[in-house]
Amino acid sequence: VGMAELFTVGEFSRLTHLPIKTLHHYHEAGLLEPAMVDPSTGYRYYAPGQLPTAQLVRRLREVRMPLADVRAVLTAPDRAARDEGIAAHLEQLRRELAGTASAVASLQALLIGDPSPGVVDISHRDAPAVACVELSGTVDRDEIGPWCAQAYPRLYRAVGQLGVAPSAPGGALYSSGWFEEGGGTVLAYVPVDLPTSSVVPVRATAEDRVRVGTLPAARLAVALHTGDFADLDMTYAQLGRHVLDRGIGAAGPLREIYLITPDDTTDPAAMRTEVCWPITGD
Amino acid sequence: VGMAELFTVGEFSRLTHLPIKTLHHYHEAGLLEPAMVDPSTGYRYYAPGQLPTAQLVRRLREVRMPLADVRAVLTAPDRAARDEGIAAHLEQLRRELAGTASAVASLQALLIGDPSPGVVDISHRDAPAVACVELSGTVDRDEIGPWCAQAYPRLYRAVGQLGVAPSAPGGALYSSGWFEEGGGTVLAYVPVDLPTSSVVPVRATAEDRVRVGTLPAARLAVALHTGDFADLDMTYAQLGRHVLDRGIGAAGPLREIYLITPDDTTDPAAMRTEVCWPITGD
DNA sequence: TTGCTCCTCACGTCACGTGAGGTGGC
DNA sequence: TTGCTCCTCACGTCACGTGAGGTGGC
Repeated sequence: VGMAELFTVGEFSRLTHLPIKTLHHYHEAGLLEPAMVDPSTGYRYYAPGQLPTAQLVRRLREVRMPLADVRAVLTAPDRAARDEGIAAHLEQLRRELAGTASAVASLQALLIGDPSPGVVDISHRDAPAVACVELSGTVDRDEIGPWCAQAYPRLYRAVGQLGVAPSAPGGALYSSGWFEEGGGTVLAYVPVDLPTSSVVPVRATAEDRVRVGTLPAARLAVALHTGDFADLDMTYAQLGRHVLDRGIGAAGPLREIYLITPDDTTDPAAMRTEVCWPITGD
Repeated sequence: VGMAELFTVGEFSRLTHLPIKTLHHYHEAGLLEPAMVDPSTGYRYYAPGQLPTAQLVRRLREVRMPLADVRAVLTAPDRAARDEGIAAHLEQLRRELAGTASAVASLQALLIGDPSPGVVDISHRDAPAVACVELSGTVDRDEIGPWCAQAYPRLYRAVGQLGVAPSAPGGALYSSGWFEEGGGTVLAYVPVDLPTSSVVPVRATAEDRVRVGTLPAARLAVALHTGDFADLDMTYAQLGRHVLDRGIGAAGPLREIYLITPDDTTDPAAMRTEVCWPITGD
């Protein structure tokens, strides 16, 4: 079992195109441990059989998979589990790239100066309490897209199972503090036509379970946002200024109502979202 | 000048969708400083006029522009300079996404198990010293693509100006240590037909200047790589094993020769690169 | 002896995020 | 007085990168 069978870090680095410092890091992180470490010198030696693993790690890192996930892939019990972990990450990457694409579009619109950045009409209205199916979760800012993508299908399926029809477009409540802290609790809901008497009592704050509940009444300042979600901040800025200038802001969650979503159209410009800011009772 | 004109961090956060902690960070980094800071409480207050700036910053960060570059955009002397900074970043982003796309393809090929990962033919040959135009630089691993993209056009232009023709395909020398340290000095070259006597003496190691020089002779083990650059490590692994197994490795830079490049074909599978490992004189 | 490759620490970087402990106005 | 929003500091995170100081075999 001569040294000819093993590679030094420098050799392994040239063979895999992974920098030595990165190999050190992967060793320390338990991701890619040398086949042998000389106990007296501390020299790392890698086996030829580790080359495919190193190549896989390099490719997974190139698509920005976190080290913890890479480790999970490497220690997957079987090939199916491994491929599933990779597929899940590629799906997330796909969404990330879609997000980048719309951010680029948004940036270019901001620069080219979308003729007039569109002054938004703002109206006030009283939203009554309404029965709904709802789903709440603790969600980070950058995971809100995927979270909604799984939440609304579940909600609409639940509506179907209740044997009723949605009574209005779906929406979501963003806990006050959601934007300030870059995430927090979100409540996605779909209003349904149920007499209030038949409403099942709200089961505490069970996360990740669809439940029947009552959307609280609120007085709201409402702006209609036209276009991609990436530009929602433009509408929030106008709506928020309107409310703050008049000193009519009230406590409570911000609310969005999804009138025309990516499920309804492939053209971002056709999307419509109502943005609602809680205000005092006038 | 009442408070009605200014926003607290919390308000500004909701208006811009930038988390408070991020606003703190941008303040500290001098990127987006509050219009006013209450000297007694330390409270930050933002002016309505800062909303467009904040929106721009948010969009630039969404496309992963480094904070230093964002700062440069914000302090650009005029609109042209600003737009140029943004355009440069978008171009870099485009290349990054292209890289990700080819990394995904490479990963999938690795998994689906590209029937046989192609055993590569390896030959030995003596490469004689040859006159060339050359350009050296200190380049990081992840900047090698863009660096080459500007290097070779300059080299071929220089060849034209010398009134000669390239005598062989262009290539590059990667200083020993380049892969081990994740970057270092690279020398891109294009061989030319000049009698050795007419060769202008090499002007030291002037970086970033095209110069006439002599490519050193070397004995090389050579493997022909077929396909995308993203898969070069597969060929390096086979070539390196061949050399290390036989104990014939010699000191000196690794060499790549670009036979068919993205400039010659749009099909990655048609690309051809010779990978050369220095070996002893047999 | 000189170079070369390897080693270990400790600290730096980038862009924030977390959390403790405390203040100030309604 | 209770909540709420705001503050500062110090430290954590992620995936390495930098650099000092030192070892070991040809």
